[in-house]
Amino acid sequence: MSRDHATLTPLEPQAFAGLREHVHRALRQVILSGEYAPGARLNERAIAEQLGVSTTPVKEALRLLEADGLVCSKPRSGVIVNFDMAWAEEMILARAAIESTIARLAAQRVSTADTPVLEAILVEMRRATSESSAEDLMRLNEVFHRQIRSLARANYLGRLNDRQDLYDSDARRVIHSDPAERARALAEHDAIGRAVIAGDAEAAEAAMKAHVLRAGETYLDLVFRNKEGPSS
Amino acid sequence: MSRDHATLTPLEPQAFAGLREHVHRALRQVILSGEYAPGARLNERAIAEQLGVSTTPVKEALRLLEADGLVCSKPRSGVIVNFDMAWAEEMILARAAIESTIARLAAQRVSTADTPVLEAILVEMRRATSESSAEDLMRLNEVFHRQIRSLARANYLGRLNDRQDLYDSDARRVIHSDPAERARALAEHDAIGRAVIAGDAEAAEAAMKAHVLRAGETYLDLVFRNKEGPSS
DNA sequence: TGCGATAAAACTGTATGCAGTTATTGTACA
DNA sequence: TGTACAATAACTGCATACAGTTTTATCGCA
Repeated sequence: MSRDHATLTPLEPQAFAGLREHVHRALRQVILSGEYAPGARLNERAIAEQLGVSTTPVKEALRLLEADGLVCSKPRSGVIVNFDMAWAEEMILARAAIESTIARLAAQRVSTADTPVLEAILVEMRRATSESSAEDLMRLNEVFHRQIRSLARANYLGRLNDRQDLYDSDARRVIHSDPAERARALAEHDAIGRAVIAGDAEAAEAAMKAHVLRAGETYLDLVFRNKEGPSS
Repeated sequence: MSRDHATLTPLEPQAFAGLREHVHRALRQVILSGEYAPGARLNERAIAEQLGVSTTPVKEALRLLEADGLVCSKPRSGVIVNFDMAWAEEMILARAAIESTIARLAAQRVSTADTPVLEAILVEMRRATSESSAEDLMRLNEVFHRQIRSLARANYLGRLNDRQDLYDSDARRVIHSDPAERARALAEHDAIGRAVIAGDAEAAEAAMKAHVLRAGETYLDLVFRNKEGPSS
């Protein structure tokens, strides 16, 4: 599968929650997929024109990106892209730190009533790993992590992690298509799930940290070190 | 010392880096000091008028705050304050997770050339703890943590932590005025510094995490549980 | 007196215009 | 040919104006 770069599409989704979010998501996708090289300057009016909107929502979207840390804005000069491999490495460390904290909370706060739903997700994941498509696995992955977050009652931490989501959908699809990666991820998810169910905070934190860090390495291999998986 | 609430001051600093940042900092301070209660709606035009600026920089500042997680904006209804004790508790957990990761990196990457400067800071802190003012201690605190961050070569992680700075200057001053707290902080900083110098990543991470979490409890006591320190 | 509907007021989201600053390009001089 | 300077062009930051939606207040009715 060739990872064709994302492009700025002018307002295709019918139901949008404000132009601001649309522009934000679009620019985010473009930056993370590598279309805009590190150091490239982002021209407000050009972006506004490409997307068919005014400069106002573009300004606001750029502020969001600035807060995300993906661009940095010099006072009167505009914003420049601020995303390279070193940046991605640190983002992965941050994800590991936050997500493992969430896992610890989940293990501390889990109740027996939560066990079946978590186990059901794990069963579903095991089935999908050998039988189903990458899209299904991506969805289940999302569901799993979101369930952990829910058990942890982690609102701020959850939002924080959402803002550090550096995996674009193309990369995710490629990764989830590799059988070896699927097996590794399953084993790790299983370890995390069992630790949470057992209420073992230490184990849950350690397992989640290991999982995020290893998955991050896989991502770095794919996107920055150009080592595509064997099945891609 | 009475912790008088911050108020919206219209443009006092002559040298400012854009009205946007000014408004952002002002609103941030006001929210963190508790002037605006959780759930309160923020009126763009009222803020703009109070600060003597247009609504445009206010809008952008609100987007920054939204990304900081201090407010959440409903599509056509405006933004409401989103900061209470539970939120602060999670922010402290996040700080502990990120800052301890930075400490681990610092211990891994420290070189013998870095030892004297770190030791000098610790010496300075020891002296200031018994002799000097709260302001000096606050400044040294900043220097210490920033030095650790520098050793760790943590750029993204550092920025991330800046975004989670929930201690307003009033609270900081009160905390750093309490002799017991000063002693505790000194011992912890010493443990962190020694672990980093020794290159002991595990110890540095653990020490930093313990420090941030304990200091966070002190903050929560002061701001949300209304237990002021004995010397305030 | 309580509830529902309608109308008015207010507020956000978006667009556009202008001023100040920065970056770039062209030219003159060494 | 390389460098410094100046003028032009472009871009950001800020202000203001307008349209659509939400909220609220008032009036009628049960």
